[in-house]
Amino acid sequence: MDKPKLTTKQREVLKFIYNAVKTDHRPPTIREIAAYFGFSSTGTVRDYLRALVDKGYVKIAANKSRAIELVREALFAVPILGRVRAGLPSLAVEEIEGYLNLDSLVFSEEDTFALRVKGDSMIEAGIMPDDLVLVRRQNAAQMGETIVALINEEATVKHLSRRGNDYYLVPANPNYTPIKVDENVSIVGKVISVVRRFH
Amino acid sequence: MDKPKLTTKQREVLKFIYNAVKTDHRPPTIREIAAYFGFSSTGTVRDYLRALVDKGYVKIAANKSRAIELVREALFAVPILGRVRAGLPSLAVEEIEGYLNLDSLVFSEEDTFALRVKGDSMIEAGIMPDDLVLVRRQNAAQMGETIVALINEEATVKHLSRRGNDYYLVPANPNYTPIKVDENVSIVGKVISVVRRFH
DNA sequence: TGACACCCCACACGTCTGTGTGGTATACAT
DNA sequence: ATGTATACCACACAGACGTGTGGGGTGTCA
Repeated sequence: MDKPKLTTKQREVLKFIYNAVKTDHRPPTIREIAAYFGFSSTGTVRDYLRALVDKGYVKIAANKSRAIELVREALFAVPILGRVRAGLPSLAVEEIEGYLNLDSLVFSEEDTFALRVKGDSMIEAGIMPDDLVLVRRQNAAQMGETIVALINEEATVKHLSRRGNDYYLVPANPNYTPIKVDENVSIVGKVISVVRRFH
Repeated sequence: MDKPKLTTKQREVLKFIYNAVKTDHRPPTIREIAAYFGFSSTGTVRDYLRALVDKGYVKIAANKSRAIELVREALFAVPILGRVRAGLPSLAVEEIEGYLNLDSLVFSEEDTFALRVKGDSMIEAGIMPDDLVLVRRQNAAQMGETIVALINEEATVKHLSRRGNDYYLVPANPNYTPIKVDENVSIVGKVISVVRRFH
């Protein structure tokens, strides 16, 4: 999967496109490229683009404005590395396990909010005090899910569990006891993510 | 901290723009938006865009094609609730503690990547197996910080600690012992966040 | 010597594109 | 009753834009 080498000039053009996408959040037009390099003809740029397409560095959709697409992954994501190797100036592609896409998590769901965790009742589930849990608002949940429930107007994070005909809010901490779900308890939403930030 | 609310339709338009950027790697034209929604007039789309601009969700550069730019801070901020009250169909403003900006988490730093956690050596710090840690690449760290280090080409998450003149990689699990930092150990970066997703 | 990649230019065609100017209608708060 | 926001429409215009067709030159490899 080795890509053919670029000439210096071709690399400069590619670099300009890359920078344009990065700063403007949209690909440049042919004439914008020509203006930058001082080319007086759009044909010159087209020749460069053809070379870049042929060598597999960009894709171009026909008859559309700003249709240059850089062949690379996810503008909106950070790479997830399976392993890390020493002395790497940049990320090696084969080490990338996938992409972490936080935005889709939030944007697709309108009714999402974050709740700051108080107390250590879920500490064995890796949910620590002051963590933020992302909650998708819904009033039902399935067994085993981590949920946010209201107990007498107080929000709490727990596992939802069932014993016989009864439902319980189960903490992940042996110092606390499960709480039986009754009319004073209502489900606010499901925990879809835990986020902790270090400073 | 103001984030004017969008109407349902406006949100749909915003969503379409977002998806277009994500899939095509370039913003849509006005007519592409019109075609998607079945609008027969470009003026209709322009009205929507004006509303989105006024409310701070997008920016538009004048007289340029595909010049819609998504304002990420507005898109990806979810409210952080201090407490939750029962029977709320919508969120009461006075309960909002702030905004969690997932976007800044990922995009503020150039050299950031995610690493999937293997093993339970940091379990008492709330870092569980299969969690993702967001790592800012740097080759130095301060005492007490959670870091990613390379031990003989193997990446590991630990606390950095000092005892006398020696530095140690300290696990948060009594079943593991601290590792002395020597020439086989190098610091890859600092853990700036922990993210766990539920399904 | 010929083929080919590279590096440029001029100019034209037709469509794409943002913008401008007008309009209709409903809902809602002042 | 008036203004403002929302949610559409029709039509036009000028410049932006990708593309096509033609040309020039240099260097390299076989």
